[in-house]
Amino acid sequence: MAKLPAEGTQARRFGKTRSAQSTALLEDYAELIADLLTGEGEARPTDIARRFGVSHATAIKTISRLKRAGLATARPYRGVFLTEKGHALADRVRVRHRLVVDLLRALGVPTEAAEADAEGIEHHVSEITLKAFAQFLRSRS
Amino acid sequence: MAKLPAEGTQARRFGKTRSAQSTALLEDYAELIADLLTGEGEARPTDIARRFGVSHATAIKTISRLKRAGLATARPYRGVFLTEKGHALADRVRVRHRLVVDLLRALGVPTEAAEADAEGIEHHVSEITLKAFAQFLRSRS
DNA sequence: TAAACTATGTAGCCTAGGCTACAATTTGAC
DNA sequence: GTCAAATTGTAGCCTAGGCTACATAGTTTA
Repeated sequence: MAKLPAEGTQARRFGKTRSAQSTALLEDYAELIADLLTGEGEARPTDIARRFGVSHATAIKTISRLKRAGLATARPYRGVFLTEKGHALADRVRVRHRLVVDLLRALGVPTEAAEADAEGIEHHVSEITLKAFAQFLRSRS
Repeated sequence: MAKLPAEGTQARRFGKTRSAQSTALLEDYAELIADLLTGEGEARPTDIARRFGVSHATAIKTISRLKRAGLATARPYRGVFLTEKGHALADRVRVRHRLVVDLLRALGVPTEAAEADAEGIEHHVSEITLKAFAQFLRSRS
C-alpha cells in the first residue's frame, strides 16, 4: 500500500516520464543513423524504416522532426546526415545504452533480455542513476 | 561503435518499446485509482487529474480508455472504480514499482531519484529482468 | 534510350495524449 | 429552496507516431 507522494511531486514525475517519450524516438533515430553512417557509409530512409520495422513514410516523417530539432540534415535522394548536435546526442545515447545493458547483465539478466529491455529503459535513466550504475559496475570488476 | 543487430530483432524490440507506451498510462492510472480508493475511499476525476498534473478533461478521456479496456467502471458524478482486471493490474504494477525502486536504491541511487526514474523505467522491465532484480536483492540481504 | 523497378517524397487518415472552452450536474451556503 | 461555486462531462483543436495510397525521382536493364 504505497502512500501517495505529494501531489506536486507526482505531477512532476509524470510529466517528465511523458515528455521523455517524445525525445526517445529522436534518440533512437540519431543512434541508428550514426551507426549506419559508420557501418554503411550512408543512412537511407528505406534502411532506417526497415531497421525500425516501420513504413518508409513514418521514417521520413520522423527524419523531418530530426531536421526541425537541428539534429540532422538530408539531401533529397542522398540520405540523412547528423549535425554536430546530432552526433553528440548519438554518442551520449550509445554510451548510456551500453551502460544499461552492462548493468542488467551484471545483475544476471540474460543478454537477449538485457538488450531488449535496455531499449525501453535507457530513455528514462537520469544522470544521477547513470552515475550509480557506473559506480556499481566499477566496484565489482 | 555498437554493431547493428539483425534487422528483425531490432524491429521487434522497437515495436515492443513503442507499444509499451500506450499501456504505461493505463498502468499508472490503475495504480493511482487503487491508491485513491484505498486511501480516500473514492477516486474522483478531478483528484486524478491533479495528481498527474493534467487537466480534468485529459483525465476523463484516459478514464474512458480504462473503461474501454475493461479495467475500470465509472458512475457519472460518483467516481471511478476498478474491475477485477483493473485491480489485478494495479497490484502487479505496485509490486513491480517497489521492486524497481528497491533495486535502484540498492545500487546506490538516492531515494528521490530512484522514485522518479522508476516511474519511467518500470513500464519497460520484462518478467525475466524483474526476476533477476528480485534475485539480486535477495542475494545481498 | 525507354521501360521497369526501386527509392523517395507527399497527402490524408487513425489513435493516443495533451489542451481550452463551454455545457450540465451536483453540492453547499445562505 | 434557490443561487453560486465546484465538479464533471463534452466538443474541438494540436502534436506525435503510426498507416496506406499515390506521385515523383533515380537506377538498372533489356
